[in-house]
Amino acid sequence: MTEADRSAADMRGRTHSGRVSMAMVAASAGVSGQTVSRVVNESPRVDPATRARVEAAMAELGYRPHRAARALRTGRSQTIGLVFTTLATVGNSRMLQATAEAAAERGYALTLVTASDGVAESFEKLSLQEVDGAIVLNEASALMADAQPPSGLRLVVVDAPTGVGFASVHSDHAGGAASATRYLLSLGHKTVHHLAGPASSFAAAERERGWREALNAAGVDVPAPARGDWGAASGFSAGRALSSASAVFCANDQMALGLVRALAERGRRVPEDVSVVGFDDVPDAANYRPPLTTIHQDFAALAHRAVSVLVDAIEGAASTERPEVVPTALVIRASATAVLR
Amino acid sequence: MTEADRSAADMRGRTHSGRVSMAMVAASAGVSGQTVSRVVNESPRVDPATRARVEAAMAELGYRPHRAARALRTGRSQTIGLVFTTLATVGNSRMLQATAEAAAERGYALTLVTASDGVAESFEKLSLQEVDGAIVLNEASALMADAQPPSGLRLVVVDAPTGVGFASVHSDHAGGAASATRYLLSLGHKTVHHLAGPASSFAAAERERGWREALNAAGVDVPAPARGDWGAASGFSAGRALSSASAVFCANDQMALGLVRALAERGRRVPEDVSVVGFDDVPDAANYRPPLTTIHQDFAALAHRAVSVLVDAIEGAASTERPEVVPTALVIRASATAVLR
DNA sequence: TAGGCGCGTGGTAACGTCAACATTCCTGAG
DNA sequence: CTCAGGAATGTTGACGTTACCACGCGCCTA
Repeated sequence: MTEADRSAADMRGRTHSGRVSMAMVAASAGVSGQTVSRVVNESPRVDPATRARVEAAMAELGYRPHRAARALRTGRSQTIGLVFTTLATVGNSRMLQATAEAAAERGYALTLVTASDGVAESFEKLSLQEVDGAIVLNEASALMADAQPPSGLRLVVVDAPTGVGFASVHSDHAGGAASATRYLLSLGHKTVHHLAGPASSFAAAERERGWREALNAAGVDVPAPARGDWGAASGFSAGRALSSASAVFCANDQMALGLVRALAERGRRVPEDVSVVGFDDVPDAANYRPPLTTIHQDFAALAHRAVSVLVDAIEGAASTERPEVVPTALVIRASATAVLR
Repeated sequence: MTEADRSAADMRGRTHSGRVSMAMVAASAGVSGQTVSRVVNESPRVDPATRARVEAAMAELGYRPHRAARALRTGRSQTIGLVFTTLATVGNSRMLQATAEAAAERGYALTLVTASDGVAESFEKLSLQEVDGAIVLNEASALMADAQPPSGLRLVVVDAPTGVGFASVHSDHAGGAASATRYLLSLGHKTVHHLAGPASSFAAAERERGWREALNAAGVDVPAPARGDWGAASGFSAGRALSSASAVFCANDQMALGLVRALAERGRRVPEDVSVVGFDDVPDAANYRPPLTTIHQDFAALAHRAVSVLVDAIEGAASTERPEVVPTALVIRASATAVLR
């Protein structure tokens, strides 16, 4: 023990790189490097006393496992990638933050890959990054449809149709949309117009489907939907087409924001003249004018599942998360009201 | 050549790991591994013909350098970290996206570190991640003030005071605030109230300073500022204190959003009764009601500088970016107007 | 009491790369 | 014609880790 201590001290604790290696810990604790490795990796095959001694040495020396060395040896980088096209949509931002936290919980680093340059480029970046797997956010998922991901790269796509060759996870867009539509109908509106998201988006398609089905179920007319690009400006543009509606379900909050402004400019008040419901429940929605009734998405749960599914796949465990669709909820504020008769 | 080709083919192109290594490329091109390394690293000491042959072999085999192996050997991970507390403030989201793009341009991967658990925790995560350096976003920067970063970890802090031991980069908060204030004064308002950001934030302090100095320069009264936390809800709460103001400069757009709603609830119209100017120019601001006059921040430029400064430091180059403060600009929309006399 | 088995542990090699040094070949000056 | 010197390329080993196998010990079973 004393001898081991001395020999560790002789090494001055550091190599030229200033790094504490496993070998130093081993020398200090008087065991082999292999045993240190077992302690670090929580192998059960270590005597408790030995384990304690090694842990003490690690603490004293300030040992940190070297990710790169481990990655080289094991072929696993303990890193997952997050692919997205933009953070301009608030939903994506929230999803990103939630994903960062969920990944950290599972002991994985999260690296960012922007998909602005198309799929091929993204896959290129992903393989360069040597991630163990990746989570692809909704907007980018449309791009993924055709391109075959490099074999061996685990993918979980958020807000993509299930069962298309990669794992997917999504919010209950259709259910949320249906409940928004039913809510509006229950307020006495004869029908509900829809400001949809971009045609390429699965989430947008699902929300549109939920709206359509709710309308059909109620036996009311299905007006042609307007279409935007998720941005507030596109919601504003849709104001013209929607100015005579009495109820509008918007595919996201930001478009609702623009729509409400457009309506106001035309002298149509919300909710007195037009009822509006959004989707996402972004943090600002409660402070829109009027406070926006909307569908809440649980991004934390969504991110958690995406990471779970991905990490389970990476680590070879059977995915325990079952139906991979996370519930949404109507939150009633002040932008929709009963029609006056 | 033919022989080299055959021997490469004999290896079936892959090891058990399915990875193409330098050695395979070397065998295929009939050169040593070292020469391949030189080609990959763009060393000038390679015969053009040889270089071409190696490049052809790399392309044919689909060679990708192994980041982990390189990191192990060189001690550099070619990765930078991004530390942030939250993405709920839209400014942070935009900064993050811009940073991801800037880092990619420089050939660095960007990994996310949330700082929700305090500084020590963040530094811990950073060293575990083995990043070559890190960019710290404003909210987190206050936390950094006291804690000493681990030696050898390069840091660039965004929106922190300059010259405090680490590099920093920031927008011209004070200048932007002053120009917002002067604009409001020029509209005929007797004075300008201020809805400030959290006291712990450098950006908030700078904006407050700019506002104060502009008021002093004009020789008008400096009312006590209200204070929020960047969120729209806190802007709404500030409505009570600010309801009798004729002009308000808000430290960010989201608080302005909440404030406008609070004002509306009190029967004070914007801009007819109260003029409001924000800060950040978030994408939604043009669709607030009324469209918000605000100070535009150039997040792309800010991110670009932060990455430049950091990467230059990592690579040992003298930082060429000089004053590290990026200009802001007043964008006039409809939330502020001349006072009626 | 001999054989076997599981436990805790150690030794060795290899993951893919690059720095340092070594080697070969060619050019041109003396 | 010889030899210094530089350019192009090759050889060796190490970065820190873990997989695989081997070893010795105590205990159980036949």
